[in-house]
Amino acid sequence: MPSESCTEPTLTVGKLAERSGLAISALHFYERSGLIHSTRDSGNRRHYSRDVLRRLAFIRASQRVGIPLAAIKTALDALPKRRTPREADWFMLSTDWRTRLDDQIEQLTRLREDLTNCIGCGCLSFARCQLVNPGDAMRGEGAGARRLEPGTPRPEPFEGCPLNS
Amino acid sequence: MPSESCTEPTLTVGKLAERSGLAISALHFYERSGLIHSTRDSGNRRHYSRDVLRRLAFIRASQRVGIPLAAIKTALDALPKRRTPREADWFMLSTDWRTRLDDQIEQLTRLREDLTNCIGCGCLSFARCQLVNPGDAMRGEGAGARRLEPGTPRPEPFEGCPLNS
DNA sequence: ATGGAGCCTCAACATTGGTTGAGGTCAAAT
DNA sequence: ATTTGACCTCAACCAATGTTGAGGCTCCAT
Repeated sequence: MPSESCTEPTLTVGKLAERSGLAISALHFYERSGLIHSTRDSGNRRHYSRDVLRRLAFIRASQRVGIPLAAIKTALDALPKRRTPREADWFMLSTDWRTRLDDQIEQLTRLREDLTNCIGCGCLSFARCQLVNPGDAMRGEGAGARRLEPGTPRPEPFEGCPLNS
Repeated sequence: MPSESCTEPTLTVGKLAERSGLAISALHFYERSGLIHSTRDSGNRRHYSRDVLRRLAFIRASQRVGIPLAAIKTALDALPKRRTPREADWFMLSTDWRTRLDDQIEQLTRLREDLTNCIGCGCLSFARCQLVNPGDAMRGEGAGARRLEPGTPRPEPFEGCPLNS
């Protein structure tokens, strides 16, 4: 610890790595990326306050949900800067994230159904398949899957299926 | 089409891009990576047989489930080479994938619970939280998330919880 | 026979999320 | 006093998944 009097105890980068399970290089990287912050002691060593552990937990959790670091940073930037974030602050973030999770679970569930109906049944067609078509939040109107001809009547079930032609 | 007599009609790369919704550059890339194959005509142009559409569908679907191309290639390599894959062939692959999907959905669901219990309750600790601990099958050993060390003793429950210290 | 569309190759670049290594500093322990 | 371990910076690199651009064919229609 830095030799100061009545301060919150801090963690060196090595300790933080140990406690968080992250590599030191990752911590450096997060700091470079503005996801966490440190103070330096007289010897230029980093010191982290304990709430960084919670930030890291949040970062890891978010990554597991597939959120890119840039978005995580944006979320973290919304935390109060002048005081240590409280339970309520984290709660707000996590609520937001849970919404994402809900969406993602729903997507995957639909995907699973489609997989059963679509690949499973042997009719994996670009024309009808959710699996294969950018469901919703995918690429803009432009590049999506095309239907066969503009004005072609909707393919009958199984019409146009590679299996059946 | 290449001026051959009684052959299956083929798709040029442009057509395939149009039908699949993928960029030509991506198709080239997939071919370089061994995920799809083409024949060349007298002018060195690529021609794809129609079942490539299905391969692409499978590739896209798999990617949406988060499977890396290398793994997709491995799966596709298991398809019979001497004949056009049949429904049963695709069925086997899709069954495998559905298992992955099941796992993934379960993970996310657990994650959501944890998010409620763990971040939400204000006790986001490295020691106990599924969210924060590398549950199981995360990214390959390579550049991804690191787990502590093989054999590092787990931190004590509640010890080190930012809230409690 | 000429223009343009469509295609070819190959190399370089982009992005995300980090890791690795070289070369140097600092403080505590022997 | 020296050694050791932890730490510092900076630049280079890695892997996955493509995209972009330069430079050059080839085929079809006019």
